[in-house]
Amino acid sequence: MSKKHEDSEAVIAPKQARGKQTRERIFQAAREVFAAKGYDRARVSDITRRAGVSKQRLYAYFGSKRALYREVLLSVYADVASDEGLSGLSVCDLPHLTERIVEQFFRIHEENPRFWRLLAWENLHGGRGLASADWERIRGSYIAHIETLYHLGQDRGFFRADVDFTTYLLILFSTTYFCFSNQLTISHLLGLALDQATVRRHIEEQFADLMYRGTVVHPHP
Amino acid sequence: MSKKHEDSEAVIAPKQARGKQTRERIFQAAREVFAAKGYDRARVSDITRRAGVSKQRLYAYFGSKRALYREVLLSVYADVASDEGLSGLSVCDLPHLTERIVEQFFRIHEENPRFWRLLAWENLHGGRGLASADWERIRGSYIAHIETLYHLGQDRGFFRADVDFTTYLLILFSTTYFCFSNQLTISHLLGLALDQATVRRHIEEQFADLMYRGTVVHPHP
Amino acid sequence: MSKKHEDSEAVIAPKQARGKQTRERIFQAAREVFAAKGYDRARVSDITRRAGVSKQRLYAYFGSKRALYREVLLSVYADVASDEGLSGLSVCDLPHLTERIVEQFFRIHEENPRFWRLLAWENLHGGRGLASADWERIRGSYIAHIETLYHLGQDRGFFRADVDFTTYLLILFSTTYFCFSNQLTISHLLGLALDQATVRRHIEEQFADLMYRGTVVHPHP
Amino acid sequence: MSKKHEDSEAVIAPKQARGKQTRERIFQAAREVFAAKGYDRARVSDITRRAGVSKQRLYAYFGSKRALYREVLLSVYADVASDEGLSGLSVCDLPHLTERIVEQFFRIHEENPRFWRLLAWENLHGGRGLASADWERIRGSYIAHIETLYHLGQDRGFFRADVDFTTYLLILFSTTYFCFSNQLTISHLLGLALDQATVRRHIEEQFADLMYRGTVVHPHP
DNA sequence: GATGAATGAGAGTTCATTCAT
DNA sequence: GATGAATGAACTCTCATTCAT
Repeated sequence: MSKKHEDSEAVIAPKQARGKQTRERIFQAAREVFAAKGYDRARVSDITRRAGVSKQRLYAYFGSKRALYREVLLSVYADVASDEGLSGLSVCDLPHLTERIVEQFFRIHEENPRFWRLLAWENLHGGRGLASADWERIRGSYIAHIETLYHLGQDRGFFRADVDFTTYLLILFSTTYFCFSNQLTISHLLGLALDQATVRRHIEEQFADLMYRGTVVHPHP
Repeated sequence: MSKKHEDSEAVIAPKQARGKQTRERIFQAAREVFAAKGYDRARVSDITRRAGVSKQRLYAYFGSKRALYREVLLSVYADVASDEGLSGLSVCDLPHLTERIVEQFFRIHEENPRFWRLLAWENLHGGRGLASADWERIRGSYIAHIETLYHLGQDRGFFRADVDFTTYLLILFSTTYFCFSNQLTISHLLGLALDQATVRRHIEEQFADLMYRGTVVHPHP
Repeated sequence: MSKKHEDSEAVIAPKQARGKQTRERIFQAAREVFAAKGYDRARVSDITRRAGVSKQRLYAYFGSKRALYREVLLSVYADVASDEGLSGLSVCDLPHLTERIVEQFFRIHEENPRFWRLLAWENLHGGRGLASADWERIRGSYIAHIETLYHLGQDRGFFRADVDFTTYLLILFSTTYFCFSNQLTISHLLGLALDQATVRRHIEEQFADLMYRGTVVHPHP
Repeated sequence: MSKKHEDSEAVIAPKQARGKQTRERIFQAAREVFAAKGYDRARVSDITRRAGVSKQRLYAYFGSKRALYREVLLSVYADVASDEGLSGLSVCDLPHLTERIVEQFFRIHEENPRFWRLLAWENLHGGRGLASADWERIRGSYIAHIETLYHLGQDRGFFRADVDFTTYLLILFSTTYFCFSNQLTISHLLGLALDQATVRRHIEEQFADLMYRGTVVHPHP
């Protein structure tokens, strides 16, 4: 990383069980702390204290605060990207695809409460956390799968041909994300208690329906 | 953060013309710097250097970095809340209300590029930036106005009666917001260049249309 | 220096008398500490404590430990390079030039006890302290002057034509330098108390004489 | 430096063959690393990595970084002190003694490139590296031998009676030492590439000649 | 009203050294 | 005999903030 000392102590991988445990404890603590405070406000000592180890262990196993952050980001993204609920969708789901996806997205956010936070921090900071090679690894999996289904749906007349897949996905992404990321401001502005699951369920249903039928009263406009 | 002297030197308001100018210069610099870097990465010296004044002026007029940030937040919110494009919508717009609102939301984000950042920041920090009295002042104006229009629209058959206004607005909020707040991650994941206005125009049209008609091909409604 | 923060606080020059004094105090302290301990063992806090200021002042005025070291090096070299005893030598001194130079070199080392130490540290560390532009500025002055005299001396028959100036100067450099730089080891190996001025005076005379006439008993070899 | 447990675990000598090998590998690695980087920049982990052993072995066999350094120092000195080229000089060499010694000194420095570094380091640190008992062991051998030869040379008219042996030796020491110790600064100041053997050969010849005949043209001795 | 000078607390990081196996 | 795991103290450097003029 830095070239001050040509052969400074490199990042090492733990070889014994005890070391692996320690590394994992640091990693879990980092997930919590980074999600809670973001990169800048997270203190290395916050992480090590929570993990119950000395700072040096963090540096031995991860090299730097930044590198640790990168690893945390990758892992959280990977958790989401490898979600089986999404890759499990099939042709059978085509008639209710939107409903299913919204359902899964909501579930994913609920199960990974750190996800939106890390995304938000990353966007605020200009995305310096990941290299473009990292993005390659993350992207692929489920998005391509859904895209295939969507195009199939268009062919079979389930979806309008004039709506891009990216637009479609973008709406699903944004609405579900927003319900978590902007919970606070929304509760102030609209008085909507998005932190309660039942409220979210209601929204979820209306979302899917809106996406399906649109806002206008059919069929007479 | 540090509480050495709780109120050692109260914040003062400039009384002379020169002072008002200085205060304003600091304030404008702060808007730029906070929006560009976020609270944590913004340095007090970045702001004063950009404003061309000494740090002491900042502390004299605003008290602390945090307090200055709060003032910036309020002002950006106020700019948005008092936007005339939204409060200018009328009954005539009912047939294309969704289209108009999306249009205005996109414009507001484009004209206030700091807005989403400040919102994101606020949500990540649990909304400690503003007091609830501040929220009162912000909310009021345009939301109530749109709500009235929407209900009118429902009565007149322009909108479905079974879709809550909050859900409706939530979707419009989230999609437009997301296009800015998650530009970076989206460009990596979907390869969508949301930083270009023409791309956003395309999305905007499809959004409005989707909201209007829904995703499905309606052979028989 | 580092590009982490595009506009991090740059090195500033003190503008008021008080600031100039502080900068000077830090600088003098740095001369002492660097000479005594070398770059690596010198602690920034050693320097600031000795100067009676906070660390931040050092960074405000010099930017980094390394930059301060560089400035110290340059100043000590410059002190020596601008020595008037050497540049004051003239054609009149030609008959006893060697004697004069040795005399001046000894005096310079005595008056600048930090000189050899900094030279030694610098050589041990591979000379990373100065950029080649710095060396340009140091070299010029007195060496060129002596060289001119030497060549004049060769023309007029005071010096042998077959001895290079560089060799000549090298011997004068090395012998005088060594008496200071290796005082300690020499006192152990040869039992010579080179820390005493009278001992050095004796050596000095014999040096000049040796250089003048050589080691052999003339004229019969 | 740290004195937690004054002698918690005494230095041990390896008893098995494998242990001796390990100790030797550490020692050789230490010679390289200390010579290349100096005491301060040398990292214990540099040494153990190069030796291919764990740090604990180093501490078991040598006690501390400092103690290991001392042992390295002693060994390099011993190598030089026991040099056979010098103790092999005899009465036959008297007519060209200076030439021979200079030759040997240059060779010794070339064969022991760490020597000057260790000397320099020792002098800079006020000789805390070695105890006076250590010095006893080092000095003896070759210096006394050369001294005898020199005095014999004076008696037989090969050397001037008015030049002390210490002065004589000092010049030979210093010039040869300097060519290595100050290579870097000299190359910058005089543009002399002392790192090249051919350049050193040229200097060597002129040195010996200068010592022999002196600098002046002797029209009338 | 305005500035330059100054600082204390704390940031990330490194290193010689010891412990447990 | 040998290793990987672990640490505490110290390092260079930064930042929001206050003092003196």
